[in-house]
Amino acid sequence: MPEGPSLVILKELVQPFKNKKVIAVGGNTKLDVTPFAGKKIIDFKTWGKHFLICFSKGTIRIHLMLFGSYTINEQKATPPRLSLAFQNGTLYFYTCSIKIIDEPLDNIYDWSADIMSDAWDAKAAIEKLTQHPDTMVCDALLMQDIFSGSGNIIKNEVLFRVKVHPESLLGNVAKSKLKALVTETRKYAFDFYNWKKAYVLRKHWKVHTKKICPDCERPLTKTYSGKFKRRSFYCENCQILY
DNA sequence: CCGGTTGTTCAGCG
DNA sequence: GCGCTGAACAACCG
Repeated sequence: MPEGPSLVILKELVQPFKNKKVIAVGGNTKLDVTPFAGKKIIDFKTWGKHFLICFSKGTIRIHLMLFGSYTINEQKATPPRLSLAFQNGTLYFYTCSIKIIDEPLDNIYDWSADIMSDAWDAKAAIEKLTQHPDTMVCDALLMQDIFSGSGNIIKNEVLFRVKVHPESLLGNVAKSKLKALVTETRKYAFDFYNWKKAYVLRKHWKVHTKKICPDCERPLTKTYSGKFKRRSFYCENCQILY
């Protein structure tokens, strides 16, 4: 489930519960979520991969990590980590990380770093990139303070789109190319969102989990690159190492 | 059917 | 205190 665009889809799906009172909370979370029973949800927000259930006093933060999932109105076989029951339905979260946030969200979240947000600030992202000259682009695309919501799929697909080798150092990449990287990340995130909604996301992968370059038809390289050692799929021929 | 993974945090170490 | 490594989490797909 987890990259940013998937969370925006989740936010849309739970709109029937906005401004609704939670009649019961459940689940096997160790956190004490009982104070939220009887309280009204005033908003659902997302920041990258964070799903935020906002009450007038406090917020429940859900992070689906790698294996997390959710259902609406129907339970899975496995016990939910958290469930929120409403008069008009129930929301279930499985195998996720949950935190309670007491501070105002604006104190913790830089909304302009969220690749799906209306507040997204491309200029600020470019500025942040120039501050990490020794970082590889493959790592940069996973840094949530720069590209909140970007994950490994977005990383691989964007690098192929802009024809940049994942192990290029930011300091070596021309400013115009950094701009293209930032623009394309935002653009791909929305393509991801639309394809995911239409259940055709996988079909549109050009390099992620693929074996052959769609452009030159040579074999793709698969390595665990950068500080984060996440899978990179790329074409040595088409993607330039800066 | 087993291996790998759309992610993050934390403990332990040098 | 820092950076690095590996573990933990625990579900689904191919």
